[in-house]
Amino acid sequence: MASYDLEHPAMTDVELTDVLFALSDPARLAIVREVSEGPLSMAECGATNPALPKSTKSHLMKVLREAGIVRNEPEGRGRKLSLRRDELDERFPGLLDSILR
Amino acid sequence: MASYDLEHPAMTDVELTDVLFALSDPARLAIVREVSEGPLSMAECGATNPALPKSTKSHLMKVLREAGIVRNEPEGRGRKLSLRRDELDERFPGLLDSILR
DNA sequence: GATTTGGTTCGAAAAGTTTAGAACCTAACC
DNA sequence: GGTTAGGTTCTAAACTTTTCGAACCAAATC
Repeated sequence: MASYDLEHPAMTDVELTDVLFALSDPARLAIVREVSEGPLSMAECGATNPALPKSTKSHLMKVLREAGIVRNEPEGRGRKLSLRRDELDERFPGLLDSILR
Repeated sequence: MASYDLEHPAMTDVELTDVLFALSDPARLAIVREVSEGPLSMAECGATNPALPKSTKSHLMKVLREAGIVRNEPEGRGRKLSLRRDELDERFPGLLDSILR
């Protein structure tokens, strides 16, 4: 897969508890920290854990995407990941800052 | 039970992901919101959900306690619950504020 | 147009969490 | 000292989440 669009929730539908849950896993939190430095492809991200099967990584991403935290869009042969930072900051002021600090 | 001491983790041992996990459940988050208004007994707290069996409530509390979020100490016949607010604020500045807001 | 690369989805097994009844414990009150 | 009120712990069943191989898909490259 590469070019179809995946579902992203509207930020107004994102619940605080879903965000907290998504970030409560160390592997997912690590991914978010990486992505917070700037957009990345799947391949670049998680280089910290190279042995991770791609289906597992894809699933971690899905949880983050469904919680409204990351955007995942087609780019060339692959996919670009980015943090939905501004939207999140507006919906949950200060939350991401205090978590990523 | 009423008077023996339960284990509370040292705040330096509390991991961010544990805190996030504990708060990612709506019932637990509701309890924390209540307790954030001031100390409470088990009986007073969760009055919003009176049908909740006491073993279930006790378990929710245990998760919050083990995550370093609430203190649970004997008081008279019952137990007093309180938020470990200052310690949490020091360890994770701004986190509780942004979640409880 | 065949192959390679980068990635998703499906399905099933393993692991972890939640829920609640029953047994139990202790302080307070009579 | 018996009873009651307030809570914890144990245990087992139900449910959710995690993990990962296999199958699949599409864009890019040859």
